[in-house]
Amino acid sequence: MAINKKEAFSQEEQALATMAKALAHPARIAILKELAKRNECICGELVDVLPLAQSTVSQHLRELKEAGLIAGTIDGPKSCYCINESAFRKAIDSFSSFFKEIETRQKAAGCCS
Amino acid sequence: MAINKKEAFSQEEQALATMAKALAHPARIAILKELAKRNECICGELVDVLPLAQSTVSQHLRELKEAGLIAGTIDGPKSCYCINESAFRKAIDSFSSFFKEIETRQKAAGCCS
DNA sequence: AAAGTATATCGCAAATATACGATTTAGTAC
DNA sequence: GTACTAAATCGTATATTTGCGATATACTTT
Repeated sequence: MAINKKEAFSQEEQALATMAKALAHPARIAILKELAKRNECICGELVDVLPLAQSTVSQHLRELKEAGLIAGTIDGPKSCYCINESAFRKAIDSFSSFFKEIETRQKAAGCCS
Repeated sequence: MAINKKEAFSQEEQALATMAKALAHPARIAILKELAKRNECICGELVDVLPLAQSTVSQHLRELKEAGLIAGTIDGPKSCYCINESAFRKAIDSFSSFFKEIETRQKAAGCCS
């Protein structure tokens, strides 16, 4: 049991769920905010700001990177991370159209809310 | 180790992460869409639509309910679920302001994207 | 080359999520 | 009452996430 059934859903649903998952931890929300604030950032400064160990921050960064929301380049002995604007915008669009779909269809009266 | 450090982040960040988590599975996305479409729904019909066992669907419904995104009332031997409009709208607002915060601060040129 | 610095990866432990079948609960119909 | 139906919960297996320390990698400085 517990085989992943995610493939059984539509590409759109999977993509949205993946983006949501990337945002599903406060540390990653905080990282994105911090990256946006500085618009140029290294992991070390994030470690100072976040209440997590260096290795844990690095892991969260990797997850954001795998989701495509941030881009990282090696910059000497440091790394430079920033928000991947185009991917982020796409994610926002996905969320927006999902929210819109829910809201417009929801116009008729509900049964129990 | 692996103690939950989520409390170490701001309420806002935690709340957004919680909502994101609720949306972090395609089954739950699909459930929300289906509920919005019908605007009145019982678990059984969802089981027919989704490629999951009844108990699994019930579990996903509970997660959505715990996140506050849907409301459920007992309706005879069946249950009636629908989207919790006000909570959903709040969630949308949280996402929107987060996205806006990222985008506006991101205005300056990036370093590596 | 050697030492230092910054980040990534490894290895592990614990927590949480995912999924199902089996069972329980709760109401309806007979 | 008993039988039926629908949904929730329980128990369990497996997968994934979270977190840390330790180690490895990679570049810089001396």
